[in-house]
Amino acid sequence: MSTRERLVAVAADLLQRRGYAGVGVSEIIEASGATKGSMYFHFPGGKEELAVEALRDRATQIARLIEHLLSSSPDAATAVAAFAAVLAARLEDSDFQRGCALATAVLDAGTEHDAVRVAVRSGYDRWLELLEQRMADDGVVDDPAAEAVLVLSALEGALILARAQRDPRPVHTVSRSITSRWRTASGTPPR
Amino acid sequence: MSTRERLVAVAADLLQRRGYAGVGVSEIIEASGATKGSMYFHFPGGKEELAVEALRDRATQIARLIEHLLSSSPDAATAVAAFAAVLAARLEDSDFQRGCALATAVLDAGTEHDAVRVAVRSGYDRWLELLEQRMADDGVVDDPAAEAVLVLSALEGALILARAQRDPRPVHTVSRSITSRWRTASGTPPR
DNA sequence: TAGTCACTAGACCGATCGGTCTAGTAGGGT
DNA sequence: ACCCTACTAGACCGATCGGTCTAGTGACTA
Repeated sequence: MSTRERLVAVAADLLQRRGYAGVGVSEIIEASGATKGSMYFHFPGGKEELAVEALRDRATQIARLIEHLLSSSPDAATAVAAFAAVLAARLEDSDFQRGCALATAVLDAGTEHDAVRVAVRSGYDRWLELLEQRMADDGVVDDPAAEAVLVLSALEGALILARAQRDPRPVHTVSRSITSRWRTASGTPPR
Repeated sequence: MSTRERLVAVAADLLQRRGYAGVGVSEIIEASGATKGSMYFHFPGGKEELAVEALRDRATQIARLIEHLLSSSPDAATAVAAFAAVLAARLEDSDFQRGCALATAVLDAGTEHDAVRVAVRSGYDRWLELLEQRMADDGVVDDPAAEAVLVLSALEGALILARAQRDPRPVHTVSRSITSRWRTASGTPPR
């Protein structure tokens, strides 16, 4: 793993746990075993450029996970439930520290660092596109675009609730609430 | 308005816009026209104590708004739609800076400052209780507790999406998606 | 062997961080 | 007049912030 890759991976992890302002450059450097010289060589734009790269990386990882779950599930509802389960497990396994890196970053850097906001936005857009596409294909809801927004919003919000409560149940709860509507609508009997 | 009150109000506003780590104590002091001496007299616990107080204050304000909307609306669905409209308007009017103070704070301080997380949690709990109570009274959903979690999660998540996209539509979208289910259900007598 | 290029090392910088501490000041009670 | 209490003012502290800059280092090429 190259120095650049380690920097991006460590930055993504810390960003996810404590946000943009909450993580120092020197902390990222120390945790990744790099030096300032290396970092500012690979990311001349400094902390902001590194953060943008880390968020792009995380967004891609999650997009791949969504793609995998969607393609390996019989319907969108099953995939969303599986996605929720993965998110909840990751949160719980990290002692309720790892929520959504994009949400954490945009809330505390979106105002002052527009590049961060744009990176988050394009990450969300990719996820929404995947969800919308599959729901449109399944024909299980009237307005796939609106439903994709609902799914993503509810999961993001539930992750925050879960973090505040130190309890993963909100994530499962919203997943069940939303997808149960599809199962009945699609004629599939509820679990 | 006392010095203490000004400190709390300013802290709440800045916390809402840029999170815990993103706001400096000296910035709060300057914006509220106080001095360090005053601040550490009123809040011996420093930044964390002030933040907790600010979050409690914000949580109470929102709780009052929810109470008002619930009591002045014919049904829960109308109240939730009105609530979403208020949140979306506040976000847009602040150039997409004012999301939910609780969410912003817990994501970037919840890990390191447990008192902040606890304050956020109790704020959320109060809001959930109000929503759950009214939905139970209305009898429009099977599981009022789960539905309250869905409403709050979806709105919180939609606020984040809206902030990332600089577009308030996600907030209205999720509100419509969720409450439309109730409106149809509200035509039928409660079980 | 000398030169080039991609990258690393880390001392150093001014600014700002959260927090402490001493010296006040204003107002009410006696 | 005196003091006491509540509060304010702001200089000051060490630590850390993000960022810059010079001096390498090692591999590859001419």
